[in-house]
Amino acid sequence: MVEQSYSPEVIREYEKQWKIISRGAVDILPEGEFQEKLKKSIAENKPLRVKQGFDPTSPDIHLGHTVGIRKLKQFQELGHQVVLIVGDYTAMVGDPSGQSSTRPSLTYEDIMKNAETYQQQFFKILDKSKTEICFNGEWFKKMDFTEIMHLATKFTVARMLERDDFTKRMKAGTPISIHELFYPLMQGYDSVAMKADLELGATEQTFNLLAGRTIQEAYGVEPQLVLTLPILVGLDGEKKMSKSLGNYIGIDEPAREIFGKAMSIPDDLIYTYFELSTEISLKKLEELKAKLADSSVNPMTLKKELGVTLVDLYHPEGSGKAAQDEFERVFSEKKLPDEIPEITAESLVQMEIDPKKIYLVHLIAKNKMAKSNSEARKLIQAGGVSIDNEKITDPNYEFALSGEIIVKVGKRRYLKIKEK
RNA sequence: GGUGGGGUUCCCGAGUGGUCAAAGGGAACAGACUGUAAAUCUGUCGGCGACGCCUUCGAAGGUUCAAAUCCUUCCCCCACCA
Repeated sequence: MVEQSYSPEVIREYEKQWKIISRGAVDILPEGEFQEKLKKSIAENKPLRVKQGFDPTSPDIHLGHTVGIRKLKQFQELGHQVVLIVGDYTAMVGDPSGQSSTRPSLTYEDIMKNAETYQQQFFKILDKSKTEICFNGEWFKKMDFTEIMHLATKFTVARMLERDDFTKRMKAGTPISIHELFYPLMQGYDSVAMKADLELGATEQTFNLLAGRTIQEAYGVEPQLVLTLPILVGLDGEKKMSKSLGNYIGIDEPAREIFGKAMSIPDDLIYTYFELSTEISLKKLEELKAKLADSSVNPMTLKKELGVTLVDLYHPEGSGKAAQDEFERVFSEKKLPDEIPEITAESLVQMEIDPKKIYLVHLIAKNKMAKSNSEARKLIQAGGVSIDNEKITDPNYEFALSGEIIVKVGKRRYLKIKEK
């Protein structure tokens, strides 16, 4: 590639953009090409088309997804064109990336339902008016078999099997379905259809992203650049954040959930979460790093800051502080939360519970504070249940309702019962 | 297509006629400790108003007083060979 010379303004703007774009990025491939393209885009005032695809395989967007979405937002703020692909068709195939077994397939109906909520949630972060969004079913729906076979000629089995996840699965003897081999081809074809200049993805996506380049070239389109981002580790501090593992923070969750979950992460994730899932400045990140390193500040304090920051990103101003207050009241001071689900004697009757003779096991199970009567019984025996702060350990406990009582199950399930 | 090995409770994985609701580990949940962190220790971990009863070991049948374990058929997976 011929190095062009650019005006100082362009160079300055480029440097500014580069700093923002490369924050948190793992790889930018090929780097030289990227820098050149970015400069050119600035000089010619032609925004880059930045693409990322999301398969609506679960109903919620969580912090893990936001790592990419935030990066997209940065591009958007720098004036580039963000292109979102909702992978309705790719979702049916199931991305084999990072998988140790074939994903269960979802019905198209489920997928579309998820896609709906995805779209809403995307725009909690991105500017809708500046975002191009499309479903890849738009083009895949129309493909006939010859076209699909034609697409399949563009890639070899050997290259496909090079990838780590497949190699591992081959070795482990877990099955790989033919359709899974199509996933990278489909994702690559999305890039052809969208004429993407750049595609974002998590590091586990590297293969798919690079496959996109191959496919684009095969279709006579200029190959895209690739920017990879770290995989966000989940609340357990070990596995990647995912809905199915239950170690996630959903961006649609109530403030107190977001805050509480943030508080439950292991300490060494604090920095990562700030870096990848918030908007705090690079300078603040540096300060944070220093504080964590010299242990001058209790990590708990920083974690609370994280909680507040996260809540404020997805809820109205001030919600973060409120969530923190609530948290401190309930957990640090062991007082009652300010919102407790409430039922009355009347609703007890509807549940077929006699208010004059409440069988605690039923009360707990019927109010979904435990999965079954057995579980309720076990919780009681384990000392996890209290009424008005008094621990109840008799699994056959019965009582008559008088006035107002508060039942607590485990650490965080509360129920208030009133006579009327 | 042939041969051999498998499918066990959320996951991994023991169990080859009764002592099996099924070892062990992991996950999860609860308790203690704490910062709802980590680590650790303890308990629970199919359902049921419950020292008993009911349902579960790929599916359906069968043998037996008794089956996760034996037989038959079917479904699925893996390895090697072709």
